Amino acid sequence: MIKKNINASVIFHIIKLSETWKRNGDNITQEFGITTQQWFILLLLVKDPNILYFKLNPHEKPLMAKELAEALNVSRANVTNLLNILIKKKLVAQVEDGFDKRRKRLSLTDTGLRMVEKIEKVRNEYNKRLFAKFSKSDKLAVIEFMNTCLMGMNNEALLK
Amino acid sequence: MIKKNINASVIFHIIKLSETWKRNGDNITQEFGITTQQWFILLLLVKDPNILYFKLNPHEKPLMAKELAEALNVSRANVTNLLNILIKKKLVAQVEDGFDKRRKRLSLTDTGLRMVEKIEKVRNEYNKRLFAKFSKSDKLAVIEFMNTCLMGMNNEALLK
DNA sequence: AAAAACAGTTAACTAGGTTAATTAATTTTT
DNA sequence: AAAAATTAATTAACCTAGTTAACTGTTTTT
Repeated sequence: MIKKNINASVIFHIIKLSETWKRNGDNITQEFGITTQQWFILLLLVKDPNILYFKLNPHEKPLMAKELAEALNVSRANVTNLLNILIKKKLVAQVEDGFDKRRKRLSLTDTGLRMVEKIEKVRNEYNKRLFAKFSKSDKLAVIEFMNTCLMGMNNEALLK
Repeated sequence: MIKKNINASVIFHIIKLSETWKRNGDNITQEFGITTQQWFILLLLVKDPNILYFKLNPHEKPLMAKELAEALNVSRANVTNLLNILIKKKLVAQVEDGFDKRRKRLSLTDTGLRMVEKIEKVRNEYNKRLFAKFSKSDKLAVIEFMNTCLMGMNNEALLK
């Protein structure tokens, strides 16, 4: 009933790869006692320059919860919950902003920093093997493809 | 602290695109009273040939819950839950297999079929606009890239 | 000084996922 | 042919991640 369609096929491939990578990511982060989503927050707090959010929104000061919500595209309430877990695990510290008492600046604890560094090694190894068969220009082409799609999607969202 | 790294960048782009597409997909399916995950099940039951699962596992007979779990890479218990929702919504029907009473074959109801057809139109329009800027060979290159990655990932999973 | 906007929290809820134990039907082994 | 193992599905108890709506305090705007 549904016909073969290259557009649909592209999307299913992208979703599949994303899910598989996340599932494998869970196996890695699990060994450190956190989830992939929690790890993403740690990466945001150390300002991993590979995260798309930072390409569009360069940041000097430590991030606030509001900005995490923006970067992850989730509600502020959800970020509060996620942060509570990370604070309880002593991976993240929250400090009141000196100039604006509404704001709380977030940073990694030493334990958090060391954890990110350890996971970083595993991640780099894993990705290296994953993309071993591709040249730099192959990868750049994929990034370019994704970027073009993402820009189109954002414009559409704005038109609503 | 974390350096720029093209591998990490590729992954973040893929995840971002996948998430954005799913979020937009939720907006569409919401209007039909279902979620994207529930819609995926409907697509599996009509055997959308673009789904990766069918490329590796061609199917003649109507699917069973066990196979849905395999295709979606989730537990059987979870599929039972998802199906219960779809059955309650009268989109899916379950029939005992005549030859093996343990098995239950799944199919769409007329309502379910009509819903898939309606969503299909919206999906095709959306994807068409999304990939408007790309040639067929651009798309094939991306599919090829993803396929190579996925094959590598599966092998790794098998080595465990 | 009052109103509006902002940052964050809490409470009550939903979707989607898990594992472990259970039931029932079919195969395999002995 | 009876016992044991496997298979398909379900149920119960639980977790993670997400939501919206109502609420506290601060800071800005008017």
